[in-house]
Amino acid sequence: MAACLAPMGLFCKCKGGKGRCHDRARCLFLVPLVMVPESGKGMAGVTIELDDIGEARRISVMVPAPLDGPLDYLWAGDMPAPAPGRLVEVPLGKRRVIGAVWDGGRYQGRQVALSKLKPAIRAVEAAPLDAALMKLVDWVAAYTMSAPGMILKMCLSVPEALEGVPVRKHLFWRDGLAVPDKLTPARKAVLTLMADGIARTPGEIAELAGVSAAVIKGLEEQGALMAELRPVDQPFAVPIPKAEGPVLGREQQAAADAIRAAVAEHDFAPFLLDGITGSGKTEVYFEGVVEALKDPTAQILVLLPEIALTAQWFDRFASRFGVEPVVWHSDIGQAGRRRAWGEIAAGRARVVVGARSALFLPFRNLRLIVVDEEHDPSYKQEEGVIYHARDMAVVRAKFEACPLVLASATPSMESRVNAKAGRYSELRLTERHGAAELPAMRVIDMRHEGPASGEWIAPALASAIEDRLSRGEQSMLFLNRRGYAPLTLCRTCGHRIECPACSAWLVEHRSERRLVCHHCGHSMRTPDNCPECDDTGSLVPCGPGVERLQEEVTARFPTARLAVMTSDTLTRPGDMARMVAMIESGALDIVIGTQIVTKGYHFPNLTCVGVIDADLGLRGGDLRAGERTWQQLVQVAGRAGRGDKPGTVFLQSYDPAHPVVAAIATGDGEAFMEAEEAERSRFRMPPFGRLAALVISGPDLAAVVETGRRLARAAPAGEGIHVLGPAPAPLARLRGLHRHRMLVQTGRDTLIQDLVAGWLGRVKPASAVKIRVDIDPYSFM
DNA sequence: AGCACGCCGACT
DNA sequence: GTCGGCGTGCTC
Repeated sequence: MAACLAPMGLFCKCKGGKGRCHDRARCLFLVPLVMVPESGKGMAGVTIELDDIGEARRISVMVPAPLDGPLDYLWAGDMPAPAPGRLVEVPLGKRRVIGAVWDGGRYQGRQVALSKLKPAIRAVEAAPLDAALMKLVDWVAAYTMSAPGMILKMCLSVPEALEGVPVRKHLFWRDGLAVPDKLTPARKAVLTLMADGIARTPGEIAELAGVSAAVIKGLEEQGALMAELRPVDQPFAVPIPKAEGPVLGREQQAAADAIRAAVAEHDFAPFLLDGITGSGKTEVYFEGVVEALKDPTAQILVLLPEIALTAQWFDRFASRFGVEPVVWHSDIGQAGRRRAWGEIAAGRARVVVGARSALFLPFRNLRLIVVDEEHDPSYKQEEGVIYHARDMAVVRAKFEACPLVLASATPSMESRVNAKAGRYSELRLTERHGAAELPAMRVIDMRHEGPASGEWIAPALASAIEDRLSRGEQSMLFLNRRGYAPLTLCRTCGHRIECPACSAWLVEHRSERRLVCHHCGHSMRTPDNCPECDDTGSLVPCGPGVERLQEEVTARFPTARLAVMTSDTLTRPGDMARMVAMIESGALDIVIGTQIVTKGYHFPNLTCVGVIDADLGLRGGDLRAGERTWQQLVQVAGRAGRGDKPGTVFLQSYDPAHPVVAAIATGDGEAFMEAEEAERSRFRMPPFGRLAALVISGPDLAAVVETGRRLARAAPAGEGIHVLGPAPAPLARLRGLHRHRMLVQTGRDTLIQDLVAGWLGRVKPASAVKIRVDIDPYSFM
């Protein structure tokens, strides 16, 4: 890499080399010198000092709390002071926490006198964090303007894993052990069972032999069974690539070769794997995994959006590598987390596939990172620490000196611009796999060929579904709206039923007879009378949700076998897999789904896709609305015609001339993104400029507005700096908090973090008002 | 983030 | 008179 690198495609102009980069906060070229903007708290400094007061030594410890930097503790006694990265337990206020020994840095600038330090409690057995991960923590904290302790917390998300290796007593029998003096029937049953020599826990023995715990205890005490402590967590099976990989097409082979070569190089090398849906991107990056696995200690991380972590993906992995990958996501359970974390930290877990939080796992020897569906907006974490996992993955790959593959059928603008500028190597796949052809596109102009009022399926789409039913093929209807109707309106007084805590309509969920807020979860029984005017029978549902669509499909096609797939209908683990299996086996004719169905599935007999409201994502002022809608529509369209039968995609639109809809219809995504890029460039929007949002929130509207005024008065000014707002956020009230937003836009060469830090330093928020910073925000006002 | 302290309303 | 609400401040 000859240029310096920053996330979001924001590269500074320095070429690295001997010159000092002016963009110290982001320039990864100066890796060892990564500095926190402004005050220079960073990696410099000495961690452990021998002091003249006895044997006590000072150590800096980063604790999982929102503090600016590490705190100092005493390390007393004979044990050598723990090295940076080592996990230690320390007192923090009234509690005890586990933190990591850190390199230097002073919390709030000054050093606390040695005599005032509290002693650390102990070193924790678990594997230490390595230098690359510590650098990542500092870097992400500086970039996102959040406390490094909170980033560290994401790395240490498994308290159970930090308490050393959990063990459990196992008992076994072998030749030569004592024979019990009284061979009762119960004892005989146990010894018969245990004659195979397999070690079992006392509980298992009791269960299998049908005896009580007392019998087993007795045998152990007599020396008839041997006890042994075994780790609770067993290592994961090692993936072994099949000798014969899949047959790759010419383009696939070239892409795979490039990735393999980079993996063998052991250096940072970012790739954009840009392949149309069905072109076999997964097989291509699997070849990179195969290459990396040649090193018996190498680890590989594959990031997927949460909803793309599917049985279908695991099956593909298993058929290439013989075993399931190690999985990491929000609900793998406590035991699963402990086992995965421990095995990853020990360097034994080889291939890990996970959602965005997997980025902060303590790998020992990371040799390849893949970010699949890199355009997916769910990589942006919007709560707590606000970060974009794709961008931070680029940073981690740089620190780990390993290749990175960003894969997508619809690359994000950031990655596209980076590839164009040569900062990423672009690998393109333009051919669909096997016999599959791209589906035909048909736009239905809802203004002229729409359905009757109260219906949502246009005649042209309805007859296409009818046709598929008669041919025994499948149809899918896509509507990204859960529930029955997004709005309930009183015909008498015009009242719209809103959430009491958010500025949002309550969505009717008819099957539950409730109105639900999709933002905070508030719900109420669907009232019979209008809550405002108390008129009876005057409430009417407005607009469609998937439940209402289901009603219409049932009425039109009463014999069709129908299923609705949303996060409401697929709640238990395995529900999704069962549903996918039903579609694959042909047990369903029509599937209605939200975005949950758009990810990566492959249904050969699905030949008709209907997008009920193609313009849905375009409403509301969002910088990336066009790009995102385009991506989503391409993904949905990609579900059709993946077998040898051609598919057709119907787009119902009220605005067929809209560039997004037109781009999908003509298949000219390139022209659309080109126009979008020109637009962003013209207005200096990311990735051609930098953007930060301030979210001002509090329970009292007047205090929020007042804080906004203060911010506006103290706003930074200068060449190329634009400040917008304050203005009510898109959801002006959320969970009872009023929210206003401000936006700063700067050129690419401005240190926007420093600018914002200085700005916040000049403003004191009103009582109970919080100001949160969102660097690289997704929603535009 | 937790956790305690502190200052104003309704209770055994 | 206390119990307890959550606003504010601190953590080596």
